[in-house]
Amino acid sequence: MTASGPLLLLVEDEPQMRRFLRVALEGGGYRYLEAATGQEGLAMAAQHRPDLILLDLGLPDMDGLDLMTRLREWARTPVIILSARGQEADKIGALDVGADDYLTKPFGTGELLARIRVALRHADTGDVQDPVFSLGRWRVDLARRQVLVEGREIHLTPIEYRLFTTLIRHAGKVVTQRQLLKEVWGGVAGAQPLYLRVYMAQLRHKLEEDPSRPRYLRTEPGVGYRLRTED
Amino acid sequence: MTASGPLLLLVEDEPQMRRFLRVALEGGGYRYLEAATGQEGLAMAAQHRPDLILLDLGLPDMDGLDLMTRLREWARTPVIILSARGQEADKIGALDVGADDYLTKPFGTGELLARIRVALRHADTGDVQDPVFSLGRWRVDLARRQVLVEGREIHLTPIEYRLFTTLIRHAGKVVTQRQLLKEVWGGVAGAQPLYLRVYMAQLRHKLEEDPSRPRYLRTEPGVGYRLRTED
DNA sequence: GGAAGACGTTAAGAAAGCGTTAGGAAAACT
DNA sequence: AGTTTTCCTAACGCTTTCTTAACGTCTTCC
Repeated sequence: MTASGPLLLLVEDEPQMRRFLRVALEGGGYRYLEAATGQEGLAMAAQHRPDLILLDLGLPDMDGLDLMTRLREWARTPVIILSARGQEADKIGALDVGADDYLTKPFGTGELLARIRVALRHADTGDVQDPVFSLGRWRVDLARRQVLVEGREIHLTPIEYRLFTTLIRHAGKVVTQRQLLKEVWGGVAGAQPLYLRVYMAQLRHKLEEDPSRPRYLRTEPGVGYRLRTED
Repeated sequence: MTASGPLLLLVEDEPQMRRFLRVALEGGGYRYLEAATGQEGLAMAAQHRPDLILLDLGLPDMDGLDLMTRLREWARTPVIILSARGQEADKIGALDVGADDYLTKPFGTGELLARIRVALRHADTGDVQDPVFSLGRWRVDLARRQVLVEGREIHLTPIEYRLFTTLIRHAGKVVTQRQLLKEVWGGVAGAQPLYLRVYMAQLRHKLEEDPSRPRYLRTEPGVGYRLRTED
């Protein structure tokens, strides 16, 4: 399971503001890089190609608008300006040299994150690939609830699908019978280990190349089952 | 590309604010349309396809966020929210349902124009989103609310259409019964899975070549339905 | 090497879910 | 107000899915 989130670049010199932003960005689940000067910011933008840049206008070494201009010579990375100055002329200037948004301090983390989402949404190229779990001949698109074996779509019943995805969630690890019964049948009293045998057999028939000698859907005798991920 | 500039749609009920905006937009050299209510705004958006929408949240006839949501079902026209409410929660809500910017009154004409420029910049650098969904023999013009099957126009009732476009919006993915009921019937208490069966049958009769063996409008037993996009 | 426990396999009946039809109620339109 | 369209609802039969039982196979341990 791949697909790490967007990468943000934070260009900000004041330590206090940096701390605030760190908390905000981490709260939003973003990865981020930090630069304390304009020079450094430009260099990091070039090197790491972040998905979005948060730029403080009050940098010590260069004017924020200059930085914007230089950046726009080669990149269209969305930029959100953070500034203590709320004068209309400042905003207009920044937006017109290519900034995508302008936030005046102080601002809330919620609004910041919402505006980051907007900017990233714009940058979206359109078709977003769903996270896909793949293993051997299998491709499982959890968002689509779709299982492909060598490109062919395989239909799984609700219980089969829940059982399979439960194993996927714990891929590589042994899942005990008790746990599987609980997660798939949802704590219903009547759930018996026999069910697991029946449905594991069905899964193997639908998914394994040689169901009688399963390669991935392995039994751990006396304990439970596990989805083998290595070879 | 014609000689005239971008067309803006202004959805605003207060006469005073309208006068202010007229002056601002004319100063910026824009053509614009005006609507005083949400209904009117949606209709004009569909008919005239403006390049950008300025939307006041405090409309008399419908909630501004509802309007956003309805609009985003078929169009990605940039929307700038104008609001007297500056609460962070309001901003976050509006931005997350698809607004592109949020301006709190009072604001200056200069900043408004600058933010309009930013929004329009996004629209033309980015991909022009095709408001037509096509699949197999089907062509669905989401803006015109028109469904063609092999070029023939097929009439769908409101519920049929909402059900169909909901599936289109999640094309390829399984949409659970619960979710469909919520999105189509709008969280009304009485909505039952039976409704889905009835309307899916009607959709299949109107759209599928062989309604008894549907190719695209697929059932996922025990889960929901999905619009199959591949083969 | 045999017995016991654990697991795999198959099939069939039961249950749940789904498709279909139609008629009356409600809403929209004229 | 009358007409037409749309929506809701119930009933019935069909299909899919789940459950359950019986039996075969494998492993382990004495």
